[in-house]
Amino acid sequence: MTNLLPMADEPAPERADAARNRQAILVAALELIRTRGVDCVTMETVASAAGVGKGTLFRRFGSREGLMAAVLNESEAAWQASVISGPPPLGPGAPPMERLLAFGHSRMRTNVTSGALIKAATGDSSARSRAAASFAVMHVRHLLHELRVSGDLVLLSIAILAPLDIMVIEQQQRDHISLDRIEAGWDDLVRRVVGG
Amino acid sequence: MTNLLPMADEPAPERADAARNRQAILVAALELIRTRGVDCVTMETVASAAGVGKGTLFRRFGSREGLMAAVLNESEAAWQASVISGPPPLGPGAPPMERLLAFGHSRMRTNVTSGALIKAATGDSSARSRAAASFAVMHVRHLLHELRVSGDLVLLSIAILAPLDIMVIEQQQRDHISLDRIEAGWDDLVRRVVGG
DNA sequence: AATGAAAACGGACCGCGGTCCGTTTCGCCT
DNA sequence: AGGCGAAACGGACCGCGGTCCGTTTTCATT
Repeated sequence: MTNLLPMADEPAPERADAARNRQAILVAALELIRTRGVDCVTMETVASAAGVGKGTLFRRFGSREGLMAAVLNESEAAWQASVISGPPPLGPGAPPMERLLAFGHSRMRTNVTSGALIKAATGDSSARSRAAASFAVMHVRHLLHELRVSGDLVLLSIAILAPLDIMVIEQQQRDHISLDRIEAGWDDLVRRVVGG
Repeated sequence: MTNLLPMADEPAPERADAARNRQAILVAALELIRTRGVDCVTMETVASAAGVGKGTLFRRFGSREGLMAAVLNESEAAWQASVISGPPPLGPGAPPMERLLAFGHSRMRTNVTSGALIKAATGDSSARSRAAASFAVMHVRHLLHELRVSGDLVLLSIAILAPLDIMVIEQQQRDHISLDRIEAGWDDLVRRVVGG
């Protein structure tokens, strides 16, 4: 007999070799990205560096985009943790407005810093962008609520977050707009949206 | 003797065969896109449909993205014309606020309609997105100025335009948010930014 | 320990975007 | 006209993302 407690639907009883390979792939990918830069890392390179076949990469991660998303996830999770339970003003404990501004600044700088990886992980319908965006919207919506903002908070959150997108930021940088100015502009936007 | 009036730096004295081929390519590409959909149009297909070699495509347009941008440009130019000199409320003649709202609605619907082509034409550092975005920012900035909005108008324009981006819109549609709701949310955003 | 089926593996294979370079065409100038 | 340098052409070629399917590994059961 198996499975004394057939708990709900456990997503995936992953086989041992699969787990081992997955870890090896992620480690190899991270290292290669660090040394060569995202754009110079090919799936075949990662595969041979991890000591697996190319097919395995695609089996586990679906696409190059998926692999990059998995790599990105590790740092992203840490960032989300610091938003949820880190020190103020990013984490809880500061007034909502300060938290909101800190959140935007942090998100913006993070986007710039790991822009290449984020772009490599963000495609047309990437599962990654759904999850990441969802978290950000959730958080901003919550802060707007605490600030007693009224209206369609989900849409306002999306509107507030949109200018922080890497593509948008990079476009502005190409036009010689400094990060500080972008940041100040975003603060202004937020104050207008929140009102008062 | 040539060139009696050596006007500034004319960009490119294009050769006759080059012009002919360029036209043939654009026509063929447009037709193929219409019938098969953007994603099923390969460079080789376009080349043979236009009766030229693949190398010619890349010579004239630099990349697939560039070709798509050129195709998109034709409709985009028409749209820009209707903004600049078409009937109100999109064109001149209506009060600035009405024009601004009409502009956003029109841009949003256009983005949704030709989303696939826009995405195919918009890459990491596409010349296209620079030009198109530049026009939009210019126009919104102008309207904000007429509305007596104070602040960093360029950044405010960018912030207002960001939520209209196809990627953002499609993300919301995936989350089952209707276009009407998105539109209403955007109107709300604009009113908050403009103030009063 | 033996066994058998499900799951994972891996590398040959494909299609497409993009490059390269020898060949062809154009159009200016005598 | 016809010759000449520059520009455009075109298709063979390359690298990479992604797929496919025959082979190997794992692990639950006996």
